[in-house]
Amino acid sequence: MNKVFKALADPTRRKVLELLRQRAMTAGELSEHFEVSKPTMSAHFAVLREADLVDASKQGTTITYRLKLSVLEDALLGFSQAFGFGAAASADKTDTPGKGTQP
Amino acid sequence: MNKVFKALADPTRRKVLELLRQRAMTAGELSEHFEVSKPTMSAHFAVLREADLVDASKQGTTITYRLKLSVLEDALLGFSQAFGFGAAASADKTDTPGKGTQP
DNA sequence: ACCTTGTTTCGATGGTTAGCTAAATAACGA
DNA sequence: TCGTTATTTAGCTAACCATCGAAACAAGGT
Repeated sequence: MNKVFKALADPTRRKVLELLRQRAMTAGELSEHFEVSKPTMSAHFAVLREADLVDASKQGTTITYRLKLSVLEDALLGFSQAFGFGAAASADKTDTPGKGTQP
Repeated sequence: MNKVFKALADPTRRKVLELLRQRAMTAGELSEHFEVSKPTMSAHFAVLREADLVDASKQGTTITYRLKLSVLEDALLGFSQAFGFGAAASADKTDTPGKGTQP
């Protein structure tokens, strides 16, 4: 959970998550949205993977990244709740059927 | 708003905010909850001040820190909303009547 | 087999951050 | 004015992080 906040601390990574929120994208596709080198992007992806915020699935030569809403939800909402501002959890996890921070 | 997330990336600072949520506390009082030196705590306070997450008021020799809920709320809820999970904003900002990320 | 494209690893570099000790500042009481 | 207490500033070190260019590693298409 600390890793989630660490991951969120970087604007680039936050933007990646926002892009991923709309639809799953490949690493290369995501990279086009930023003016940093591929290796740098790769490093950002690694951080997001480490924080379990995204799910990477390789098909052929490309790797598709997918947002794991449930994890982001848990961290953000959990924290929000600790501060009183309710947080009406209602993420429609249509593509995370298993739910929950998987072990 | 980036500063808020940067500030939130550190566990010590998050804990400070949680402590401050219950009641305003002096710098020394807060320091007692952690096993780091006073100067280190002071640096953390500076980061929180920079992010506008806390309000410092000096009375005599002591400085009382107070959580600025509205700023935390804006950042967290704003971000949450961008991801769909609603976020029912309802922080009782009894001591921040002005509200909103002050200009 | 041989390119081509997408992605990651390697090694280096500059900037940022958390932590420390020791010293400075500020306000109060005697 | 002289201590005492609370907090911050100064100066430092060590660790970390973002970034890069270049090279290595797939997987497919030709």
